[in-house]
Amino acid sequence: MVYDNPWGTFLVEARDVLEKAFKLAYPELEVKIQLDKPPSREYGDLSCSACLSLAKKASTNPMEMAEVVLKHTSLKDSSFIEKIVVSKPGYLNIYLKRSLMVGEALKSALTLKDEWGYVKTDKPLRIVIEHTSVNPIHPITIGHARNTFLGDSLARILNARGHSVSKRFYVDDVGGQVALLAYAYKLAGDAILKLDAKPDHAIGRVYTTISALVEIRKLKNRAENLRKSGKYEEARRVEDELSDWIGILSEVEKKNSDVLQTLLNGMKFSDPEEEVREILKAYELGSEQAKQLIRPIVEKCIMGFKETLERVDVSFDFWDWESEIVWSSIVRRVLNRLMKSGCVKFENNVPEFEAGRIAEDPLVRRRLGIPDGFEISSLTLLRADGLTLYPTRDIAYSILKFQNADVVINVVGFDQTLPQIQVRLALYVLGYKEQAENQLHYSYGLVKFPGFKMSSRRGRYITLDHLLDESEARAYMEVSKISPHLSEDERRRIAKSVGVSAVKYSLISVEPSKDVVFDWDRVLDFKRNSAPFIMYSYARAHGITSKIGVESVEEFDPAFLTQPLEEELGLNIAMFPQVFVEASENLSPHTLAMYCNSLATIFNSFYDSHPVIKAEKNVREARLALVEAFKITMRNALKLIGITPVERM
RNA sequence: GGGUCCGUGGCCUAGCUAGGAUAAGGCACCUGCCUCCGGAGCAGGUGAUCCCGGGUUCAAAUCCCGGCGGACCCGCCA
Repeated sequence: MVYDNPWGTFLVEARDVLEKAFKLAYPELEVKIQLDKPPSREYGDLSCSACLSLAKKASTNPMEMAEVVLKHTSLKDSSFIEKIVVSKPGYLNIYLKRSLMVGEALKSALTLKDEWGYVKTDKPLRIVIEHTSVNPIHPITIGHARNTFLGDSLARILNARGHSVSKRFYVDDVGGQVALLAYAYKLAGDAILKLDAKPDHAIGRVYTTISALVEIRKLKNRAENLRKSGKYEEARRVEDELSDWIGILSEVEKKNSDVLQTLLNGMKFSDPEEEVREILKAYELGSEQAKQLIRPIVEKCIMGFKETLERVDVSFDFWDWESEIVWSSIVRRVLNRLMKSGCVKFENNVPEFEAGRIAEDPLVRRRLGIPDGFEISSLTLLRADGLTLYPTRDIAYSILKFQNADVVINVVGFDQTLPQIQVRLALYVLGYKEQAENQLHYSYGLVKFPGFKMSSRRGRYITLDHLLDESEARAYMEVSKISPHLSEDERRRIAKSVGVSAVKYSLISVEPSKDVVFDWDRVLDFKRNSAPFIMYSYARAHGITSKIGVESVEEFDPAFLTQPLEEELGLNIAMFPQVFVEASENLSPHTLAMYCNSLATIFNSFYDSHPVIKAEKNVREARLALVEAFKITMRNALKLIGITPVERM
């Protein structure tokens, strides 16, 4: 028989048996059966502590209660339960028919192959995942990379679960940052791109340069004025900031001196801040001239993104341009309807959405998943000059994302918690109540660099490309050391795969809510608990199957797998579908990363102590089946976190 | 000032949603293991007031309250 989730079947059987037994023994009690993993195998494979908490209600003691429940159990409808035993303070310990489980799991894995473990949901949904959405003014950095890998992994997981997933990238081409970049482009033209092979890297550098130039100019004036009016203390603070920016500029100058001159010359003839404002306004109003200035430079930056994303095997179904949303009438419609909702007040002649007022209703909070004490401030919807603001456009975008979706998952950093809540509240007020409930903020802690705060304006960041380069170089060294017999080409190919995987794994394997302090040594540590370690176990397994030939897996008798490590490996393979189900329900890629690591660890132990090729025929066939099932399981599990194992490394 | 999140051996991390039996891994350190399917490995060892204090409970790393420390948010920036 082929099981799509053997361990899950065992869980259901155990729960059924105990539920029925409790009902027979204590019909008056409401019992919710929870099954745990016992601390060691001597206590069986599952344990139930219900008697410990219920004994008092049944006016008995836990031991006695467990004995009574045990007497009422019947195993006739279950195939995987070996026995149930009462132990110490009152546990019911369930023992699995281990070798049956191992045999069924191996057969199922070998039969289902690429589909093994991907248990389908009975409620398929249309799910939009918006992730990455890096502003097109600088390259993708290691800070964004966590977003990219988490989002991509979520998409892979939900897709494997049977949902219809679409991945969207929000191109934030409206706003001051892009306008500032466009201003530099206006002054220096295509020269800003010729500096570097990759357009996004060149653009990032120019963005820092123009930011510094404009900032320095502004701060100089301010400091002068402060000194003139005798505010020396304040002037000194401004001057400190000024010298900070001058430092940044001199850093950039080394690589950008010709462009810097052009920009400086251009700035003499105009007021930069005024020019930037003009560009911003013109673009939002849809002026052809502004489009011709902004679109090409943003497109170039996105080309750079796509190159990086291709490198890490991440793709998108839609690239949504923010400007398209502004130029369509959605934003205006949203504004008009919000105004009529009674939740907008005017402060200094500017409309503000009083998000906090709606959130006073505890019911609304519960529906939208807003913590009770969360303080929600108002949201300014328009600037005094009538131009839209980012959150306003984001509300409109949210509506757009729901056009063909039941659920929208926004992969957005923890620092955006408040605006994400404000958007949901706006949806609610606008009458999109269900959508407001089904818009999820998938939050994750920021990636920080020890020593300084990463800042894209200040050019203080590490690009994902750079990190990948380092990782690939490291991987290349390792491959060359261990497999010098492989061709140069193949070693390059392997290094690329291993290098990218190492970076992905290190960013995915940490629970999302935790901050990550970036550490070169840790990301490039290829020992245990890393992608290279996991991939290495796969390559070893492949070494065995390729030497024997996979065809011979057809016939095997799991009864020959009698060693504890064989059983352990088999059981862990059997658990994969259940691990997948839980990871997909909890949106938890890191659980899968941890699973891959422990599966690899167990395989390595097995590998070390139980030879396959040299074993006697029956044992060899059974072990070969185990190894092949391991490979299938590992491949399928790794795929969910965006990693493809290599056969040699 | 208010709020949100995080706080687990020297360092990094899992476990917390759904409270249960000796708190699980990695790095570092120490001891063994390559005539044996690939040593990016394996076997073992040293090392923990689970931030602190209360509370709930037969039972708390896990739930509640109050502190402390760190990060972040509270913009006519995005």
